[in-house]
Amino acid sequence: MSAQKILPSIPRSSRSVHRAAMPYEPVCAVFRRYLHGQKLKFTPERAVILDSVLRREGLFEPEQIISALQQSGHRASRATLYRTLAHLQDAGILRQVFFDNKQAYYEVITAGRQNDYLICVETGRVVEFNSEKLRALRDEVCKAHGFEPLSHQFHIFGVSGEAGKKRPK
Amino acid sequence: MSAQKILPSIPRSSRSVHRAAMPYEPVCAVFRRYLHGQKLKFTPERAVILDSVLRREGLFEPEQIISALQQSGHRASRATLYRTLAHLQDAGILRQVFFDNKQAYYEVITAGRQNDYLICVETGRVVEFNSEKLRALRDEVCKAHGFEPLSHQFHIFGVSGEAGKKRPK
DNA sequence: CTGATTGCAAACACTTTGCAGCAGA
DNA sequence: TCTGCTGCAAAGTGTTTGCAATCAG
Repeated sequence: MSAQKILPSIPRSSRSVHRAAMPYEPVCAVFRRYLHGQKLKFTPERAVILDSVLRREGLFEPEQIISALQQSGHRASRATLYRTLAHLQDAGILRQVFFDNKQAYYEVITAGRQNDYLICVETGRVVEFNSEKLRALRDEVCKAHGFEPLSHQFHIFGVSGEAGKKRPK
Repeated sequence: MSAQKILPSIPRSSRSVHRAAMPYEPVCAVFRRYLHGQKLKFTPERAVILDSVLRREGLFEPEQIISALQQSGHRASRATLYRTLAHLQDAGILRQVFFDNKQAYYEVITAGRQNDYLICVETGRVVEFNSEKLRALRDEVCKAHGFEPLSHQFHIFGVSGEAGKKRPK
């Protein structure tokens, strides 16, 4: 609704500071405050979507939210879901982690979490990790190029040990 | 055509070894050899698309190839372009760098190039960089998790110096 | 009250696919 | 000759948008 699209894959949240204001505030309150600040309304649909989003572990797809809502008897249209996901990004609650050529993948922003992933191309297993060195390296590279870092994505594609052993060649 | 889709954003080329066989062989010959090995044909359309692809600098979008072909008087349908891009990936000549929710972005694989990017969220400027430290860090992380690294993506989002100065706040 | 929100369906944009005719090897 | 290839147009898919009715504040 507000953050302009400049380049692909840029998380809206990289430019948001709503969460930063009160890190330990319940997420729902953060959202209400964000909405209020934007003169938007806290509707039942938005509440239900936020609730469902917060129940996800790690990466999720929009479709997962839709089916979760259906199962719990709640309903919200796809249109509302997408509109709400955009607001949640602007509010600094969600980020888009990446896209494939079909859809977007999201995750809830958690303090201290970096979206650094090890992805096994054999099994599809995803391991999330944190690296202080990586952050340092990122800042170093930015400094060298006169950039102020906001966020990053680091995805390593490889073969996990178990999958490697099973590998044909 | 061959590489199966396991997880989003995984470059087909991460599993390809066609390029590795003869690193200094002209790319066109690599492609011909790949096609021959797969019992596929080297057609004028594929030749023209490969040529156009090799003229790109850095990232490009499929549509850029289409318009480049039109301008040079050559023609190839979108369908053929997409089919050829897939073959070029399987041949280890191209990789998909990333997607936004609309389209894919590609780049020619160059020896020694890492797809590490600094992306300015204000101006859209993209700076490509290489970091030996990053590769070392990658390998270290993989080792710690029992992974064998194949490739990676590292995208830093930030504000470039010039844009930063112009920033409203 | 009044402007924001919702659901629906249509619109979108990129990509894929079925098919009939064409053409490398 | 015999597969594989091409272009076209239609189909696909996730996401966005226009609109009239509805609702939160």
